Amino acid sequence: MDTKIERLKQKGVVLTIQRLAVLEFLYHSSSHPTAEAIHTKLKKKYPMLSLATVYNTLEMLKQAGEIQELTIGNTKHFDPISKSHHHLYCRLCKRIIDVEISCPVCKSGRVQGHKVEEVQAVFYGICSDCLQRENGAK
Amino acid sequence: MDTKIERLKQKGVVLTIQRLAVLEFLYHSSSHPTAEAIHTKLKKKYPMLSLATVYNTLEMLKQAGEIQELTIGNTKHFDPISKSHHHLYCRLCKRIIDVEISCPVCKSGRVQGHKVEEVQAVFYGICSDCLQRENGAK
DNA sequence: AATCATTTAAGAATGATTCTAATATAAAAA
DNA sequence: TTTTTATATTAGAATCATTCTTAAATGATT
Repeated sequence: MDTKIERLKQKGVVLTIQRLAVLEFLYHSSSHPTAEAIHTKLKKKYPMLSLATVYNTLEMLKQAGEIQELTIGNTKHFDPISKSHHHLYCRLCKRIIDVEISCPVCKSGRVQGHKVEEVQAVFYGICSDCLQRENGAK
Repeated sequence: MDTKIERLKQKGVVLTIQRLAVLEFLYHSSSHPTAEAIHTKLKKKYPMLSLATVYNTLEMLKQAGEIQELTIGNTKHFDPISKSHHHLYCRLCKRIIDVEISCPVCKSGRVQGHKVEEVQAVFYGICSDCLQRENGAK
């Protein structure tokens, strides 16, 4: 967390209360929240916080490489882990689960002569928990 | 194309003029069009065609496994190639380019105990053509 | 030909995100 | 410290893609 703040400072980013609040909330979150979800939670502590500011901050943090963005359906979700990894969306329990696989494209930043700057890989299916539940029920 | 139609028939899908038009248009397209783009083009030949029908048809074709859907930004694009592959979105020329890489998850349909039914992988970056143009300009 | 189910059209409704303009805050200069 | 300037925030309006709704049309079935 502190290193994230350090890096942002060095990039000349103004660290306002709003920005720090979003960054900290996301840092302690593991549920891949949407901008709206972040806004709803933070509003309890900062009633004046605007949804637009949350969106602006998330975009800024993404540009700075401190967070990851992933689109599920037509909604953006945010992930504090900046290290590149993939996700699985379970169509039964609706959870978004981190998936770490060895991806050559992610490592090299290249594929078939193209330069890759960002990777968004989402697997749609059924998570291991739900699979077990299904099998147990049979 | 004919085999696609055959498979759909066998699934009991009613092949209306609208559905065949969408399927055929997409089959001869290589630009990963949006629902709106498909609608705009087909309206010239079928002025009564509704955008909702295009959406419905695309959803049906996706469910039937005849086409692929991919989300770029907040817009869905459609791809006639049903065989699983990935895409690169070039932030300079804005093109969506097919990328074929050997992906173990796509092949096995499994990752870390989870069952994978669909894969949506989009690489964001700069395509080889634009890279060359950039280097040439230096 | 009559009945029933499915599909379509057109536009309204929705939901997520972005834009706008005024205000507030922070940084820089005097 | 005050003034100036630039940047960030707020609140709500606007936008855009997509989905929903309802009535009419079409296709399949009896």
